[in-house]
Amino acid sequence: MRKQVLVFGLVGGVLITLLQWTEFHFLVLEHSVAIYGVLIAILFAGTGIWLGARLFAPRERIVEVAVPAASSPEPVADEAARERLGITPRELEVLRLVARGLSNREIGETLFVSENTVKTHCSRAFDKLGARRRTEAVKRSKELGLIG
Amino acid sequence: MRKQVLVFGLVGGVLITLLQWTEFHFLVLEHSVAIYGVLIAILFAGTGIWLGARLFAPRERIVEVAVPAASSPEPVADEAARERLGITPRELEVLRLVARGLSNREIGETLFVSENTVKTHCSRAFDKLGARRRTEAVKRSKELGLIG
DNA sequence: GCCAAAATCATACGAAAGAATGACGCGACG
DNA sequence: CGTCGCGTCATTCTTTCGTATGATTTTGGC
Repeated sequence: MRKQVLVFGLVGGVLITLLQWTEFHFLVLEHSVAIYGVLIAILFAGTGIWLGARLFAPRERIVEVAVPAASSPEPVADEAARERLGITPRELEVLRLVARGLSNREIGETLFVSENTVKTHCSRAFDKLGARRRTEAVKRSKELGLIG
Repeated sequence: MRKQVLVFGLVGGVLITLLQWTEFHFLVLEHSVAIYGVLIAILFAGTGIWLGARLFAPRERIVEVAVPAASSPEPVADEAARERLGITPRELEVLRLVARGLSNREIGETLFVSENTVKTHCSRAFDKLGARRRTEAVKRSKELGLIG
C-alpha cells in the first residue's frame, strides 16, 4: 500500500510539473507547439495505459483447466485436512504440481513465481506433511486426501 | 488518507521546485528543450507501458476444477504393461519403492544392493517410462498400472 | 491504521538425484 | 563356445532438491 501511494503521488507530481512546464514554454517556443502536442499525446497515451491497466486489469485471472471429470466420491475433501495440517492454499497448489512430476523450475513457470519461492513452499509443505522428499510428500498427500 | 495527501503535496512541491530549477537551465540551454521533452516523454511512455504491462501481467492462477480420471478398474495389470515397455522385474521393484517415497540409499538398503545400482535401475526405468524425474516416473507408473 | 498470516524472493550450502560411461559375473540359448 | 539380456557396481560430473535464514510485500481482519 505504501509503495502504491508513493508511486501515485510521484506520478501525479510529475504530471503537474510537466503541465506547468509545457504551459510556460508554449509561450516562449510557440513554434514547437506540434512537438509538445506529440509529447502530451504520448504522455497521455502512457497515462491512459496506466489507468486502463489499473482500472480494468483483472487483478487475477482464473484459468480453469478443465478436465473430463468423473467426480467419484468427493471432489473436494481436502479443505478439512488442509486446514488441519496448516497447509496454505498456495502450498497445496505447489503440492499438486509436484505430484504431477514437475520440477521446481517448471512449477515456478507455471505459477509465475521464482524457483526459490517454489522451494520455500515445498519445504514448508514437506515439513507440515512430515515428508523429507517430494516423492514422500506426494504419497502422504494422496493418503490424506489432499490431492486427487 | 491524510498522510497520502500530505505525501502528494510534498512530492508535488518538491517537483515544482525542481521545475523552477530546470526552467532556469532551460533558459540557458533552450535549444535542447526538445531533447528534454523527448526524454521525458519517452520516460513517461515507458513508465506507463511498464505499469500497464505489470498490471496486465498474466497473473493467473491455475485452478483445478476437477480431477478426473476415470482410472481403469484393474488393480494389477502390470505384467502386460511391464513387458510391453521392456521394464525388467528389478526395475519395477525399484519403481515401487521410489513410489513409496524412499531415497536411493534407502532403496539400496532395502534390496541389499548399492546405491549406484539403484541409480542405474532408476535411470533405465525412467528412460523406458519417458520420465525425467522420479515424481514423474511415479505418476506414469500409476497411470500405466505398473504399480498400485 | 495496525497486526498477523501468506506469499514472495534471495543467497548460500550440503545432500540427493540423474546422466554418461565402462566394467564384470551369470544364466540362457543357438 | 559365444553373445545377449540382466543385474550388479564404480566413477565423474552436472543438475536438482532441500534446508536455513532473513527480508520484503500483500492481504485480510480487527
